[in-house]
Amino acid sequence: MARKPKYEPERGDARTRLLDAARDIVRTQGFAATSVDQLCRAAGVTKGAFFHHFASKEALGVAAAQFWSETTAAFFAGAPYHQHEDPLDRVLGYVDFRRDIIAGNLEEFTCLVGTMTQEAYHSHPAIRDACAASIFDHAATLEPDIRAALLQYGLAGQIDAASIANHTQAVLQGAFILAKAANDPTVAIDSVDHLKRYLTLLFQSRPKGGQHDHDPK
Amino acid sequence: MARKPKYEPERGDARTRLLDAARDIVRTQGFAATSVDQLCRAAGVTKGAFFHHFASKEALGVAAAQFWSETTAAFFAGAPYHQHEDPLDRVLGYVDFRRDIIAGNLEEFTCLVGTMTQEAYHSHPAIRDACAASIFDHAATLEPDIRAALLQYGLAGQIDAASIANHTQAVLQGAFILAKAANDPTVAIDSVDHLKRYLTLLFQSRPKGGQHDHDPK
DNA sequence: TGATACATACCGACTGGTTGGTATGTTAAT
DNA sequence: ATTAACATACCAACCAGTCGGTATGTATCA
Repeated sequence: MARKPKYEPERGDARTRLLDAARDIVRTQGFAATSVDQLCRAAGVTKGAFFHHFASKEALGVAAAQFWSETTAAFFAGAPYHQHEDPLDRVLGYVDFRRDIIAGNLEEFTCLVGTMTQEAYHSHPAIRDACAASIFDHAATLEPDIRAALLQYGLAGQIDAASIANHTQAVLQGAFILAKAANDPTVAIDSVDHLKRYLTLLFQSRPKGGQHDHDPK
Repeated sequence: MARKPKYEPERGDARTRLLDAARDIVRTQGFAATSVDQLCRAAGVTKGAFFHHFASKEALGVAAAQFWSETTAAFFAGAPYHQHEDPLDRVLGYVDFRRDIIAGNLEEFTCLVGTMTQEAYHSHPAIRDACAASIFDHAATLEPDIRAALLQYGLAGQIDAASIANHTQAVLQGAFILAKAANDPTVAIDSVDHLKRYLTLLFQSRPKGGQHDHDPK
């Protein structure tokens, strides 16, 4: 006679379920407006489970930012823009990719850590730092391609690759804010278009194959 | 015999004091994390005064966004960049001006309505709309100069002035987020520099004095 | 093999404090 | 005398966090 297990959802996934719920709810309501009870309800677990996995609500915020870092890193690592041979094509391909995923509901394509940063930067330094790591580590993944393109176009001495990488994230974060304010993704797409035009103009302004140390073949 | 007045702060300014407090506190903590009691304490008034002037906390959020619109509109109206004769100089002067006021503490130069938008866009449509009006009305003040510059450089048919105006706001909002995450205004300044370079490149790409209908003199 | 010991995962009632909001009283200007 | 502009007292709902307890997995040793 088969014994019915008491825990319907597989035991051991309460933490992940809470982090999934946090991603969805915090993106629509914000961190402060999201209660622990609400997260537990959405995750189908109890408060006991919550505080078993997270020492405090703030600790969940930190974990949610780290969870976001991990999942988005995997998502972008598998994106197609890496396959271009030319570095500039990879950079522009990234911008195109970001443009293409701006679709559907606001809470589906906007950024969790961008939202949390605004609420936590002063009151919850631990969350802020986790959000900063998520943003700037992602920006850092763009740096090699940007640096290679700058070198190829003879701009390496004048423009900082890291600064451009950060700027792409600033444009995206700002685009999300405008989209939320207007309640319309279109304005965000427009800004990403401007970002692409900036990069295009920037690399157009110098002839291709400028001074570069490494000569291919 | 002089009677000591019971109301030390001049009677009649409780509303303004609450809006000042909201501007300062919401910018550092966010809207949801700011309680009515905290606002009353900071403003030196009681809850009775609060709910006399505002029907709800949400109503205060709307009023704070409108208050922000009014004060910033006056601030930018008096800024020096309007005095340039050339439209493009006025546009670039605006960007320089925005760059120059990024200094000091984060809560002093970042944007109230950008912060509130993220928290309110889904849960408080009234606040979201007030924030949207603040952002896009400010962007609209840049449109005439941008439009004139586009016309002067023969770009009027290809690029939308309103879209560029909105993009400047997106860059600024995103720059603020990065500055908060990094806890350092420098990254924001870097992004504004990229914005200026974008506009410079954009208007460099076409010869000055392109087709324009209105002939001076 | 199975009993003991312990760790991990989770439950749900409970608590002290805080929340937004209300009801009513008081002051002062018109 | 009326009304706007406050203050005071209060409330029900909700908040993050605690706690005693249960179910399940695992390591150890006889």
